[in-house]
Amino acid sequence: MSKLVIPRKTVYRLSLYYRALQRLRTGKMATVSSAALAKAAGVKATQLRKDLTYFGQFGTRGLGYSVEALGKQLTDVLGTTRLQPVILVGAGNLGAALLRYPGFAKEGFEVLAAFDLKATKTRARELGVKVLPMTKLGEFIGEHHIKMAILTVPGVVAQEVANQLVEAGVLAVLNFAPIILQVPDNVVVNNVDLAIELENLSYFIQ
Amino acid sequence: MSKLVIPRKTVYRLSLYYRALQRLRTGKMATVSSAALAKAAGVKATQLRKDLTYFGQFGTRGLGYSVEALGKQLTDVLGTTRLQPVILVGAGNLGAALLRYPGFAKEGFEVLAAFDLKATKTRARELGVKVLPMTKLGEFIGEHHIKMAILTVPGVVAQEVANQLVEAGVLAVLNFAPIILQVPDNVVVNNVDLAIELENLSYFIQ
DNA sequence: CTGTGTGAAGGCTTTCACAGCC
DNA sequence: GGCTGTGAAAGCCTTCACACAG
Repeated sequence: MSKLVIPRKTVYRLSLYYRALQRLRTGKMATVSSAALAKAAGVKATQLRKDLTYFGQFGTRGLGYSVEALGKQLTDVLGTTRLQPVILVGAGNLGAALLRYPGFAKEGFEVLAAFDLKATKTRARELGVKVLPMTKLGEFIGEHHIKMAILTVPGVVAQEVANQLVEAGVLAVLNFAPIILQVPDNVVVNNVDLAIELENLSYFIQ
Repeated sequence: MSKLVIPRKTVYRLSLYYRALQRLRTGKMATVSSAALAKAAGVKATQLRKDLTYFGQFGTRGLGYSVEALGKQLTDVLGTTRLQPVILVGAGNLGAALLRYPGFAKEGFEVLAAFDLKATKTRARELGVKVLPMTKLGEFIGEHHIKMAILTVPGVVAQEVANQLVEAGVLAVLNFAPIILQVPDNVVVNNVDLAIELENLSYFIQ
């Protein structure tokens, strides 16, 4: 039962499976084979089956998995982790875009507020979310028990802002700044570096 | 010499090292130890040293690496892969933001044009880049020998657009749509799924 | 004594092969 | 016959331990 034994990469793929399943659900299919679901999720069938056995067995041999039941199992494992309130720090180009990006809300994350040096009402109206000055950061995190933050500030101030976030109680950071944040062990950071993704891609086309 | 033997993950980290080095270069340091550079890049020192030995040995025992020389080596390996022309398809919220994002240009990628169903001159002026209708996609790719594309269209049309890209000759796609693209073996896809990154983060804070 | 280079060991994931069930 | 569940094998990376150079 303990989540702790589920490998990191497996957890990541569980999200992929859940997504793929949702698409199938709208397609009215009652059942999926590991082969079909695996293809939709971009992995090998055996990998999917092994991943699922980390937390039980709910397939029917000869038939596949019940879309309904598997979906429920996945929400049980990932489910409690969704619907988290999140804040965004740094409402520049990228930050502003992410605020307008429907993908977060669609997957159950609500961005409660954005923080920026320039916090004006006009900006708030533009972005459709509360925009507060950086001075209110700690207070807001404490009051709303925020655990997750999206960090879209320039690289040069990222570490400093991260320190503030951690001090205020944030435990997870989705970091878009192109630097490695130094944080305590109990804080998790996922880095998204778009330039590096492009660079990496280009390497593999010779 | 052959790039082919450099592991995927190593290539990815080379970009991290290069970034970290650039920061040190502005700091006027002439030399770095593997320990210092590794910390800046968020990896273990032994890992960095092993990564570097895949394409030579240019450290000085007892001293460290020459910032200058190592930087040059890294550009030699990654360098030819930079300065690639790129197009962006889907100038919605996320796409528009990426066009304004200075990170790509800073790392040597020029976005030559954006493609969207709604291609107006006003839009082009707003975004600071040529915006063309989807009907011109294939032609443009062919004429400009484009090999890389950033895909920021809605999930439901992503596969269809990807097919067009591949057919026109694109070999690498940075995909932001939350689906797994089915492409031929000679085409590389890197997926960036922001909602999954958040979901994954939240799992690890219990 | 500091810090690199590297074979060997270790650990983690993925894949295989096939037994078992519908 | 079709498809899942899973121990065993293989593969891939990371880390260790230490020889070696400045």
